[in-house]
Amino acid sequence: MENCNMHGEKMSLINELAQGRELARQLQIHLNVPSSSHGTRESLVQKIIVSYEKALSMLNSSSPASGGEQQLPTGHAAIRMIESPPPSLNGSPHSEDSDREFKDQDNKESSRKRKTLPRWTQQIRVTSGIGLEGPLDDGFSWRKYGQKDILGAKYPRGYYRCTYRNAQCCLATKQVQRSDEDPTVFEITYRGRHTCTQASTSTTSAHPPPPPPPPQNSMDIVDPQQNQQQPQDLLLAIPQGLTVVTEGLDAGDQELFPYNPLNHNYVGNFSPPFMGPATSGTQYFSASEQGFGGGSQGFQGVECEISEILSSSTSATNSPAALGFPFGQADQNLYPNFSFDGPGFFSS
DNA sequence: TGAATTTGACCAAA
DNA sequence: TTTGGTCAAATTCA
Repeated sequence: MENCNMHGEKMSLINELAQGRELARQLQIHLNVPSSSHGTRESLVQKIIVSYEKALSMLNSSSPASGGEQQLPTGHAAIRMIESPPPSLNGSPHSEDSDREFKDQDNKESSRKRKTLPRWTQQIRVTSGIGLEGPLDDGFSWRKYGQKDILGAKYPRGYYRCTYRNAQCCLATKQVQRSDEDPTVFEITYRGRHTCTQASTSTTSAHPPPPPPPPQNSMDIVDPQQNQQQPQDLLLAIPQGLTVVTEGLDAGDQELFPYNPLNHNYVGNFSPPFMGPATSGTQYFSASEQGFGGGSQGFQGVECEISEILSSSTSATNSPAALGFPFGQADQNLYPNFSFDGPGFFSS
């Protein structure tokens, strides 16, 4: 857990700074777009300020004379995270998330706090009835820790976290919810990034640690083979030949971070959501087995190094594009979290 | 018998 | 006050 803590501090700070940079870039983009509203620009400026203030306060509180705890490395155990700024400040969800998360760890007692980690959502449509036998494996081991009825939703939402959460301090979690409108569509929201090694190793040597999937992309996996199966079954049966449709995700986030340069760096050609008009974004990727397995090593390497940062920083912003995910190229890594694991989710 | 899931309760955010 | 997210005891599964 120490790792987590130290990680947390560092990450928080990095996240804030990264976010600030990101916001500045966004602002830059907006400045070049005549159509961009004043309000939007102003909002960005505000966010930038808030972001930097947070970063500064982190530095002040952790590095000071106190001597010791550097927010950075090494660890010590729990250094208390700085309190997150008042929510009112708009804080970017994103940074708050990370902070919170780590804070939770520090004060484990407060683990029940609602987290808002970086997250990205994928919508998956399962139309086929493929092998029900095996749940689609995204390369990670997930453990269901809860299920809840969501207001306004017909179906309950399932909560999963990495099996290695404790063992490796992997904070990745995901939520799976079936669409009310279209039962064949499942919305999977991932949070945090996998930091565990076992997961990737165990499942597939080929699956490297996953970078957070492209945030804001929603995907539909459609099995060519049609099918009338029950959604639940479908879930379990997500096929190997998949067609993934990505669409813009969180509207809110998108607005703010329609485009995330960071991602670009890693993913060369993922098309950012903002490229298209609002709806534009739907993209179809072919995700066959191979697809997932592929591998962009280069990307992966980089990814590994920054993944953490990205996960938190981008996620918060959710700039999904960011990690772009090269689905097409198929990199499991890139798209690791793609699974429902689960028998548990709908089964009961 | 150990691991995973279920489910009601708790708690913090909104 | 409501709602979403997490915990943890009980239960089920392998």
